[in-house]
Amino acid sequence: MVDTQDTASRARTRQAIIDAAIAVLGKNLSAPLSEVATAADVGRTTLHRYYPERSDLIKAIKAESVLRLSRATERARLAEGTGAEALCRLCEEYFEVGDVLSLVFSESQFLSEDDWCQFGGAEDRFGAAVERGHRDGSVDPDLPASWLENVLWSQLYAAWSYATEHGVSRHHVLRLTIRTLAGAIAPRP
Amino acid sequence: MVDTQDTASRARTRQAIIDAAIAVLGKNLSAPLSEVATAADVGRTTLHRYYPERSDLIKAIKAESVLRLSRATERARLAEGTGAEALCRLCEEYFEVGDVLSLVFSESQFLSEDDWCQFGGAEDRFGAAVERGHRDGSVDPDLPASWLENVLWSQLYAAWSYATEHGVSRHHVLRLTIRTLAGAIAPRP
DNA sequence: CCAGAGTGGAACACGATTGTTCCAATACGG
DNA sequence: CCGTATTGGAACAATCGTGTTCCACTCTGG
Repeated sequence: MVDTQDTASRARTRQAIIDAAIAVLGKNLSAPLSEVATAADVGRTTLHRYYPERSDLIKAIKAESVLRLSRATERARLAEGTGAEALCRLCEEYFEVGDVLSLVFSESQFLSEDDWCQFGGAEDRFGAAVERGHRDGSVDPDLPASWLENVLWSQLYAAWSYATEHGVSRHHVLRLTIRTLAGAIAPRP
Repeated sequence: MVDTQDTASRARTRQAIIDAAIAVLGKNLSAPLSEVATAADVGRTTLHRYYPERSDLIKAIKAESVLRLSRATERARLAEGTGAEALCRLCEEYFEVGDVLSLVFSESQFLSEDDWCQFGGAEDRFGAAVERGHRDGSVDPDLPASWLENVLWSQLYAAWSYATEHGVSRHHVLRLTIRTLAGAIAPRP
């Protein structure tokens, strides 16, 4: 991207802004830019120097979010193992992207249809894993892929906020999440 | 409340404003008041006549939300049947409050700790139902009440947005939700 | 040491939202 | 039918977030 022309110093500042923006705007997408600047520990002037308009900043954190989610999807190796195992791995990996979860899930306005498509067929691979799960008996055939996608996201978001609000160990919360998800998708006995 | 002094006409207008506010602010808590007025089919002037400041309107929909949730909790009869049955009933009843779900869940700033407490021990009865479920074997003992509360809310919110966005029958979505929840809370085989 | 990169603060104009006032039009009850 | 209750619109000031400009300060590398 444009980062190519950034010196080391500018790259660090840019990253600090992006991280702060994901954290602050994840909690409230209409938070004033001054809050983002404060969180990033930079002046409002500097923020405007890197991202002239609010929409530029939004575009940037959108790109960053998609990037992190893509990498997480990659790491989950959705094509391996049973369908249920693949979904649990995906859950584990997505849990690691942290603040991005709030951004993508709670602000439903954030990622448009187009953004999701551009986020490169993760949806397809997800659907394929669910299909496989339906066939190999590890995923309840009554639950369609679109529903499970919904469940997974809400579960993740709930887990993340539970961890941050209750101040519980993330590792512990992740175990609870996997346990809950596994039970939710398993076929009826 | 103040409604005591309202004529029939004023009561109707007041209710229209509250309903519109829950719908509009549920999607975006920082939406301009003009949007609320439009949705309520009322002039902005009228809105200000009923609720002079934004904070007054917020307070009102907060009270209304707590009221609807309390009634729903009542209807769920948490003390009857197995723990799991009680939780599923609660899920069904909460699903009916609709737009309030977005308001309470997605805007985490909305209900403060104090508001929750004032919402009268629903938390306690919920905890009791979970406890009972742990003992009668209908709820996995590894899942604490606070976690299940989290799961229930996120599941409900996901279900509600799924229904409104995908344009699916609410009844169908509710069945999926109950099915998913039941699986999630059941003890491991 | 010095030039330039990088930064932060102050000040400004602009637009949007808020909250207020006043007045005319309409609906409703007695 | 008349008078009051209720409403909507227009116009206004005040506030807040945004985006811009300008200037002074602090680093850092040559």
